[in-house]
Amino acid sequence: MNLPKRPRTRIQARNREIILEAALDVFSTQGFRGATLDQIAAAAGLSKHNLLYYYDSKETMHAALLVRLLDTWLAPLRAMSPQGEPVAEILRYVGRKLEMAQEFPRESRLFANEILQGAPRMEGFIATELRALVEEKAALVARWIAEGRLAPVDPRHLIFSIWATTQHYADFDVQVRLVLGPGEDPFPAARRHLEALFRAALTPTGPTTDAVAPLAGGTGPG
Amino acid sequence: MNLPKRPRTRIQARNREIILEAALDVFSTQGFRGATLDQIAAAAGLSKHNLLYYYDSKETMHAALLVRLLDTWLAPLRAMSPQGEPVAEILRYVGRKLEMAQEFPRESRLFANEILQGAPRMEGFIATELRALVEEKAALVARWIAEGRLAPVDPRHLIFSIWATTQHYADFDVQVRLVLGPGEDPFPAARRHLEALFRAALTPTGPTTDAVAPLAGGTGPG
DNA sequence: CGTCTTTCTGACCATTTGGTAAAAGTTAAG
DNA sequence: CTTAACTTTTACCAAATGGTCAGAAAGACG
Repeated sequence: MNLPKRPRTRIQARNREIILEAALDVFSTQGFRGATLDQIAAAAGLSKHNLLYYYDSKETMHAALLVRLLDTWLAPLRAMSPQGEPVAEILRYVGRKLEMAQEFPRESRLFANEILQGAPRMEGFIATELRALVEEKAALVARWIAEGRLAPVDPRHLIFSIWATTQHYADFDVQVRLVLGPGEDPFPAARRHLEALFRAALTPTGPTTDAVAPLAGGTGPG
Repeated sequence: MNLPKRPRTRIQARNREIILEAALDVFSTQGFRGATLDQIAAAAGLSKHNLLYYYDSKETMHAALLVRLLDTWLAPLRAMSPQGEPVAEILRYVGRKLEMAQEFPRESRLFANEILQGAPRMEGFIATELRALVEEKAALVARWIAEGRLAPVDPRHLIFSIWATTQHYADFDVQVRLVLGPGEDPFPAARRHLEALFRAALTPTGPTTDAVAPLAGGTGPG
């Protein structure tokens, strides 16, 4: 009938892509409620009715964006591996997240908008998939700490801090640039700063210099 | 005429307050465009027409909220003083910001929404007042570092990190609670975690262990 | 009590917005 | 060239939304 679900033609694939691109622009800055089909249509260079030919509704468009987002959003955290050296592994995660903030700021803002609105369309995902992933990686961090290869930190709040600091450069990009002044690229300095910040907090030899000897016997002072 | 600007009666003061309260609820979760007068009216328990008696327009309401917000928003950063001990001073700032995230999450979200939308109503403020304040405090931090009383950090990005990590607990409250699981209050752990995080990054004795001996009267174990 | 001001409501409105239905135009296979 | 599927436009629409205006209610006050 009206809506072939899978793209069968080039035109279809192309226009769906164009529409999602435009929708991302608008949704990410206006939020779901604030965005209008007319704005998206204008951004896509198509007529409003044409959008509705490719996507049943505003909701459908938004949902399509979220699906695509979650697809890649968790990749960096998933990539945190038990194999590597703990500090390096976490710093690599920070670096990847920052790169994503730089490369996909709109996606980050789309996510932020969704959470600010109370996560009505993502509660399920967050409470299950995301939560499980955090739990898994937090356990890994906890293990590293127990082994003395990482300074003691709250694993889950460490993850929150990484999310917060890196996504800040996407979500609050305007503010960051206005505060730094025109023409200054925030990212190189951000990269150095965040690496130093988390390295300092994570390097085991630092703050509490005891009980770090790779055990084999009791941990406490005899 | 229709609009006595300054509240002259109790009813007026009271209703204006009720309306702003309700508007804060709605604007902070829906953003400016996403919010409707009907929603605000419902939240306030007044009729839409009644709102428009007290505030000329939706814009006026929003503007009133922003003014009030900025009034108190910068207080914590302003309070960072050259007098105190550097690390303690910054940690106190972190603590205050986190308290604000806990006490005034809606205000934080209102601000976040505004920035996400490209800060159309606050560019001026950010580029002038906020920027100047950050510049001032960054200079203070830089001085502390030069004096060896603080580990070397990028002062402005340090401030960004503090904003990001503390406001995260307001703006992403839903996510934080869903990830942590029901019934767990994020704030006590957040407080401990952030203090440790920034202490580690700021304490001069840490990473680069030189030129830090607490001169004149050491605080270390005697 | 009667008047004046402040507060609130009901009727109304233009515009915007998300969405339908159907016709018209386009493409591509047979 | 025909025909059938795909794409786009035209014409509508109901509901929502921000806002106006006149009048009614309710206080305040001499």
